[in-house]
Amino acid sequence: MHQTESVIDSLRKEGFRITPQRVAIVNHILNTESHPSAEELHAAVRKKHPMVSLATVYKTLELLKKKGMVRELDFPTGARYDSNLEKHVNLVCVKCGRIDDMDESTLGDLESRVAKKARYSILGGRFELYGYCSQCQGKK
Amino acid sequence: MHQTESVIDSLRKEGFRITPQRVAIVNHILNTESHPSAEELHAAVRKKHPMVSLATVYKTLELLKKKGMVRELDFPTGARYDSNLEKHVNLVCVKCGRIDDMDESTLGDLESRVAKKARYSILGGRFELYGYCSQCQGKK
DNA sequence: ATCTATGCAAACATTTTGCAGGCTG
DNA sequence: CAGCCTGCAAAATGTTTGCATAGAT
Repeated sequence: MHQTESVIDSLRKEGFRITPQRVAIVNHILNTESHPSAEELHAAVRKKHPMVSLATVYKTLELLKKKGMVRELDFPTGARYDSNLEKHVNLVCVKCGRIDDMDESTLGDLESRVAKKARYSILGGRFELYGYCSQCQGKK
Repeated sequence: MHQTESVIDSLRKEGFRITPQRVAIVNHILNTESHPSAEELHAAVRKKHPMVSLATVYKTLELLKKKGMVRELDFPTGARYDSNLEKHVNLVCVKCGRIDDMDESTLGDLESRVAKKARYSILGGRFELYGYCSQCQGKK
């Protein structure tokens, strides 16, 4: 709830203007478990702040991405946005569409092993597994 | 070079028609190390077969995806296609854009650990790491 | 001869951009 | 009050679809 404050503060410190739109968007993306698309985020933000355009949502997401405050996940159905900045594994249910997270420890030392083997210096990663979640198993 | 034959054969056996376009597209995607976009694939195929439309490339890719012969990777810049069907890790160089593969063994038992923990039945996955490849390090 | 696959163009969906006016700092 | 930010609409991508015809079986 108040991590919104700290994100807003750091934007302010960098000289970006703090508008009601930005506050609303930041607040929503930080406080949702789901991984909303731009449209979904727009719709959600509009419930409280009808005066937010989709273009502004995109522009704000772009800003937050550059600042490393949200990450973009590209799916065949379009981009989704995620504020969980720690490395994690996304579990995507192909039946109901829910996306679950698992924390970083799940990955073990994968990153360092790969970096060494391939001689890459790693900046970030994306890990997804597709399947049926516990509730959707059996009802294919 | 002749895995093209076996893919074509299995399409033939399933009753799909074998057109020069399909052969050309299958041949290209199986015999490239790169992970081409639909446009790139179209351009490449056209060099030998000028009579191939982009729509046909998309339709053929759709067919091959359904048959499990290629996989689609969705990047912010658009979809890319990959014929390496074994599970593997994609290494994306953020500087020069090259995409390298690492084989499945890199993943260890990640999948089974996750499946157990989250009670998902896993169908497939996607693993990517972003960073600087060995040639691009230092020249940021 | 049959019926699928192709090619074209139009339709679509998503994301980006240009610009005039409004609001933050 | 200077200039960044917004909202609108138009534009730019990337992908899909409908339909008439060519072509594989």
